[in-house]
Amino acid sequence: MIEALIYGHNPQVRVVGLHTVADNKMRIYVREDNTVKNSDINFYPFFFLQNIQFIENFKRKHYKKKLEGNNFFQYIVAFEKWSDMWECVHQILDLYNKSNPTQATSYEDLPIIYLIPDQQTQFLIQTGITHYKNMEFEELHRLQISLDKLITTGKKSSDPRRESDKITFIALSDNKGFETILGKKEKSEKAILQKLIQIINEINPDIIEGFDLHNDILYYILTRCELYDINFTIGRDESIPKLIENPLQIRESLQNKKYSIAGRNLVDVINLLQEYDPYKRIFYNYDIKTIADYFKFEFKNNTEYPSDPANLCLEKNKFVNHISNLLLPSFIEQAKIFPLNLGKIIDLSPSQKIESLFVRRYVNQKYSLPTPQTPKSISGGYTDLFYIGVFDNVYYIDVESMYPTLILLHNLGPNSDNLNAFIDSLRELTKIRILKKNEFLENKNLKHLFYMQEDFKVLINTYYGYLAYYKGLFNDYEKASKVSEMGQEILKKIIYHIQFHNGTVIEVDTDGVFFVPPYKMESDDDVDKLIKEIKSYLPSEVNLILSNKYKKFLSYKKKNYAILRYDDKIQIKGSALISKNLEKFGKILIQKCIEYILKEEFYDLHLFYKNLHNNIVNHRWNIQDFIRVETLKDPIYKYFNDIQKDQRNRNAAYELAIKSRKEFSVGDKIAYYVTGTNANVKAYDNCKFADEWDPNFPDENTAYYLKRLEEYTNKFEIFFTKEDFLKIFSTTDYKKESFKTIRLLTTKVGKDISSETEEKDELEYKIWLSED
DNA sequence: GGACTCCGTATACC
DNA sequence: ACGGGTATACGGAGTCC
Repeated sequence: MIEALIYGHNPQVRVVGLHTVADNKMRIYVREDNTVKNSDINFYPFFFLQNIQFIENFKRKHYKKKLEGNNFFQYIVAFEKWSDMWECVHQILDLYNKSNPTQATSYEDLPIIYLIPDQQTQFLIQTGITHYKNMEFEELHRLQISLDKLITTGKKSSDPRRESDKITFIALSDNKGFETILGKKEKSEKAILQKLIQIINEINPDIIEGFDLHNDILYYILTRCELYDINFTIGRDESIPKLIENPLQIRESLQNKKYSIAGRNLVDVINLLQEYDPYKRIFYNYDIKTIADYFKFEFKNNTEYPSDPANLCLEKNKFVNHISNLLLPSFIEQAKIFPLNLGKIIDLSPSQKIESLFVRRYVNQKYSLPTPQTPKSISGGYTDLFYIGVFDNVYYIDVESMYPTLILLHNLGPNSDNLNAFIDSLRELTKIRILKKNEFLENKNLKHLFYMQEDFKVLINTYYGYLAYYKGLFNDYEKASKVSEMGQEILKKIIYHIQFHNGTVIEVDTDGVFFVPPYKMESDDDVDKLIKEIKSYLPSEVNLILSNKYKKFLSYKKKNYAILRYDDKIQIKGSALISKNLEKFGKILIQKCIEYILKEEFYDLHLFYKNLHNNIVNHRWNIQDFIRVETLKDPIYKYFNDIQKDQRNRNAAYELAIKSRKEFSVGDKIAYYVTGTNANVKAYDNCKFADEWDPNFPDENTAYYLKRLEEYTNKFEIFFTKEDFLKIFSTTDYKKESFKTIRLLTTKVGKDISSETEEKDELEYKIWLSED
């Protein structure tokens, strides 16, 4: 039962691919060592329906089933053919529009229907089949592909639509040691492409991998194939890749193409990296070198031909394989669970993934499905700041997976979930996560297990967000509020107990506390005892742990702080301190301020400031130091309309885009700087594109940038006495010795919880600290 | 011309 | 084209004195 909830109710193992063969048939490919066999399985396209009257007059063959329970969608309707299903939808649409003032234009507007628009997902939900069951990652046959292309002289990049551009080499490799470079023997681009088709079919991979696979590699190959009238038949049914009509738009870039290949799955390493959430900043531009460094991959130059493009191409494949070995196993593991193909496992949000589990169970149990509650805002986590300043010997303790723990502890699943899919699956996914985490802890060389348990952690944490997800079928705002309220109570209890023991709580956020232990309790052992003491007042399921200990902690504002670790590395958190929109000079200035303050090197800070100030005044800097880069989030016409209707302020990036009369679209980045002479100019009226700046005739607004400089340094005013602050951030020369007396200030900003809380009877404290 | 508030947008934390 | 709330920063517009 639980097994079926998590892994699906179908015993079929080792499925490595799917495609439809007819309106009601799905072909599945099953790998047995080196061979792949296929078989066809019927399926019946379906949707959920609220009221059966809507299909009373539908003529084509269909099956309807009254479902158990009292949830909103009372019926499931199934069809022989995909096309019949859509015909029925259109009939319902017409009927609905006749009796309803608000006109629906597609099934998505029909509140009385719940329909999954994707055949493979429907098939997997209905049959209970999932991919890759009983398979190890290594058993999958994965092919990597990279291109080397010719660029017409004078052009920025290669364009497959330009006839003078072309593919020069294609590197192919797989996870079983195969390696080849097409274009060495092949004399023409056409020959390369033909050979490519032949090899892919011979290898018959389950997965094709590449860096920028969809928008670059496949798009390029397909465009060139068109030129030569070649059919790029690499599907398992000898079909060509299909462009998916409505690919999920992934964050920043909106013109994403997405292909599918019959019977195989495609893995674009860029998508794997996008999913890799916490470190997104590092891969901001998906610069391949940055990523390689981060994942410790070294591009090897062929010693004979250091910059041989063919060899570089092969190296790129190795890079793809390297990233894939680290990040893909997590998604393969998830594909064993969720009724979704690999592409969807990678692209869909965690909320949509966990919902697919619930829906599968409800379909399987023939149980009525709820509809989302009307959106309502709920309370969130508790955040507070008690001190501003710099502190030594700071500990961070936090509750591991607090929200999921509370959900399980108090059974806070959705009210509508009569089959208990929410709680049951959360419990099981938690078990899987712990299992993977322990496996990793046993052998830390198995890095892929680290990423895997991180991804499962994200899935588990999603359960809370899902309760308040406005599109979640099983959302339950009341339960979501309950969870966060209980979380607040737990955090406040922790704070209370630290303060009660005269510890200094500096700042808290949701489930974690930064604090300085009480005087004379500063050893790790003592802190462990303190944690144990606090734990005795919390439910035993709530796992409060000592996460970290820091040499120094700079507290600035809520959610904004910096830490100095014991290895002397600095980490900065919070948009007020590290926002990526700042000019480069500002970013570096803030970093230096934090570094020098944490290390108490005030004279060096003074020198740094003086030097920077000087450089600005004398234009001794580069355009890169002071440009701002903004991404156009809205189409120009929308911006323009909003301005006309007074619904939005003017913005320099958009104004420049309009003034230039060039084509700009959503996702484009605009780099600009501010001109003029007055520090208070309106940026949108006084700006130029970055490439208009001429170092020989610098026309940036020095007064404006000096004002910016002042704004940045003012952030640090609160850490010093007035005199000290003015001395450090001045252009006057001072003697080094005079900085030795400077002391950092701390400011108390929040009231202790213990002083606010009235004495509670339960709070009787035993003295646990030994006398010595 | 400040000081102040309000608003929309952007970014970050957990 | 979509998990949530809590938070800060910034630019600009409007208001008051």
